[in-house]
Amino acid sequence: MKEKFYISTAIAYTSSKPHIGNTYEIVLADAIARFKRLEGYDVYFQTGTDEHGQKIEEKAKEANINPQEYVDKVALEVRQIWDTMNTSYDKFVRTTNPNHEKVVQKIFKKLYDQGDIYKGKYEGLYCTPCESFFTESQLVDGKCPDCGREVTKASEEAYFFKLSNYADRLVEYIETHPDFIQPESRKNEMINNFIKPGLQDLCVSRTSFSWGIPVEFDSKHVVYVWIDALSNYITFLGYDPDCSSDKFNEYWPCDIHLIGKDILRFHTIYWPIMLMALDLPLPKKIFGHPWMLTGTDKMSKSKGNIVYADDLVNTYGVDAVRYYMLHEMPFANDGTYTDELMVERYNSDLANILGNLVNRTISMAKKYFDNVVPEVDAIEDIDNDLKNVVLSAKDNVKKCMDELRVADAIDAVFEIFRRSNKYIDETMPWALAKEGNTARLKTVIYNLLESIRVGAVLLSPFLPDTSEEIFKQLNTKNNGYDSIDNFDGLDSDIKLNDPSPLFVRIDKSVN
RNA sequence: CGCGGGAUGGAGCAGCUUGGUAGCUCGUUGGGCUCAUAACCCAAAGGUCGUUGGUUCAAAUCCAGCUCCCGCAACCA
Repeated sequence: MKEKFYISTAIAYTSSKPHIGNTYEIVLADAIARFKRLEGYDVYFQTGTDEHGQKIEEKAKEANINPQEYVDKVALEVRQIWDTMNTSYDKFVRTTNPNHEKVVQKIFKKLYDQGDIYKGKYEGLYCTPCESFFTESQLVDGKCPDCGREVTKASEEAYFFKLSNYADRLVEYIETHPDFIQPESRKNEMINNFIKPGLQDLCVSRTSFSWGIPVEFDSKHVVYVWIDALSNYITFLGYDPDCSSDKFNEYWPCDIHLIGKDILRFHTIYWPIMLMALDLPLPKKIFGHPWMLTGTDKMSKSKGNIVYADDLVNTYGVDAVRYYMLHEMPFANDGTYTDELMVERYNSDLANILGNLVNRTISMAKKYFDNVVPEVDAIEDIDNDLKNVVLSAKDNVKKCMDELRVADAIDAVFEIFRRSNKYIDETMPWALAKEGNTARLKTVIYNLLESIRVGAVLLSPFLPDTSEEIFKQLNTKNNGYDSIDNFDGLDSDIKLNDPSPLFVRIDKSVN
């Protein structure tokens, strides 16, 4: 029986097309999910879209279509980008799904019935033209941040979630589960800033707009984002307050909620408390990843610096963009995207180190052995270091991935390719050919081909297409995780396919 | 005194928990090689590790002050 592994991304808000910062998250999740599958886990990978709320209602109005049509359009765009990025999600969920809506209503009712949710008044600063509430800290110069006009104190009837009931239990859980909030620096931020000063009750319904899930027993209210959006992680698995599905029981609790650092608070405070109130186990890990910026700025429409993943894919290809996202993002600090760096990474890592290695190796196999994988015939001491590097890569990659250090994991894979290039210089196959040392030449070429095969196996979670293309050129199907424990996974006498460049170098002057 | 993170050769980062020759990738310079996508391999130059002070035989690493940058600051997806 395979061990299960449930990973989720945050659901994307369907107010507009996601940029590369949003896209980074799904790619990161995909790399983790693919690696876990490679390791043999029964992986369930869920992503999707958050489709309710005032902003969407407004956007739809602007576009002169109804909200459902609007979110249908954006959800499709989101899904297309996810697919363009070659992400292997198992389920794409949408919060306008009728069953989700029904279960959210049940959850809301249950929490109300057991006294966790109560009816009260929401007080805040209200901008009448914008029809929205703001907090003190959101105001710009004491005025509405959207339109710059005066705001007035106002209140509306609303339902509240009594978070304070669960604060002690939450702190205890966080303290006794050091891996729960990652990176760890965020943990203190949450405890010191929010929990310790005392949790305010959370407003969980709205009456100021209608594009949301109606509160079953009080129809002028709609369920506000938290209970609606967060519960996607359980509703689509088949959670039901009355009778949950087998699938839910099998996969919950989630192993990793992958989210942006901006919504860490919702996932480390509100969500666990909701689950406690529902008497469900808490997720094992919440990882708040850093942001991908363009240049030094946060991406925003007003700055005009938004970059979309699908545009980059058109220019550089999907695996190059995946490589950039996965390799250039630090573990805890924000990363940046620039075209210059993209081209540099593409040329030096993908084209030179990896692509050229595969190309020169297979070219030699073609030239010297007519494309046939030679047999190992004459081992020398110098081969051992290559083998050690290649065989230890698996453990190194696993170690990095267990800590979610994806960039380091990729480096660990590339160690294989770097070492292999060096091995070519050390052994000088062309010299062996010239002096007629066929036995040794066979061994050297075999070692190189096998090193590349091992590298391709470990590369598959990160650059799936490239990995597949390497296997195609090697003409082997032996690509399992177990196949790289020994240095003999490539059968001799296989007829290789002709070499063809994996990544064609980009002329820097173009950019 | 709101909370937290960061400041390391030209660029981007690691090292700091458990003090002890400052490491990696890119770039630069010189050399080697010619199987390969002007790719590959080797070597060198380049850092008083933000600043001041303290602890110590010894500090990038521990402690205190200061400067600059950044995130969060509660209902904003």
